[in-house]
Amino acid sequence: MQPAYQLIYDKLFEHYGPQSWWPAETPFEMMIGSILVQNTNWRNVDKALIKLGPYFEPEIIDHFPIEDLAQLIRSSGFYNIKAKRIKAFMEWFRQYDYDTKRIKAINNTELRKALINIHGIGKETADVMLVYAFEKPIFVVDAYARRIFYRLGYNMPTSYDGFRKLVEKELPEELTLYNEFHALLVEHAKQFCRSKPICKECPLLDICDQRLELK
DNA sequence: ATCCTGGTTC
DNA sequence: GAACCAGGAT
Repeated sequence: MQPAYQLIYDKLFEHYGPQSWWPAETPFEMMIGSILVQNTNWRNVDKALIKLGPYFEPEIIDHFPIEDLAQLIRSSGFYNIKAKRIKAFMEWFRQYDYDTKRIKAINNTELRKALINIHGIGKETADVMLVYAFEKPIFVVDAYARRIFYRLGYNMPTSYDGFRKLVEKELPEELTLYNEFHALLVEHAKQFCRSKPICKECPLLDICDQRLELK
């Protein structure tokens, strides 16, 4: 029998097509974006990224005054903490001469630990970086994945890693699959599975518990 | 004009 | 369990 998670993926992929994430020019931009997008939507992050544009070099960001950095990223919300988080990340990134290739050589589990160890980077942000900057196959657990799986009727673990491992257990270790899966879940949460869901014409309706509650 | 959404730290 | 914030929805 076909694993349920694979089925969800297939249906989402069929409906939305390939997402080809992350929307960033470089791994560095991707990683900064992942810190900025904590607790906000991409709109707000994009504005911040545009303001950062003229200074978007690791060396410059690393040595930028933190107050000025905070002002530039204001639109992303929580700008004071996020400025600190970016600084903490830069300190770590500097140790590798801002060279993503060098970091990529670190094995999966060690790198995940190292990222989580950076102040301001938790499991979700670490995993997003692992998938989209370092090309490691990992399932990203976020508020959208939790909401969608919950509504579908799955009894998922509350813990981050419990949730993640349960999904990973049934899926092949393919980067593209995990890259697309997270992107597809985000897209689906925005288009149909919002806080106030639009169930009519939902591509997952036939496998969703919610359909039973529709009039 | 108030309410809601969204990760991590302390 | 509170604190950190802007921007969109209601």
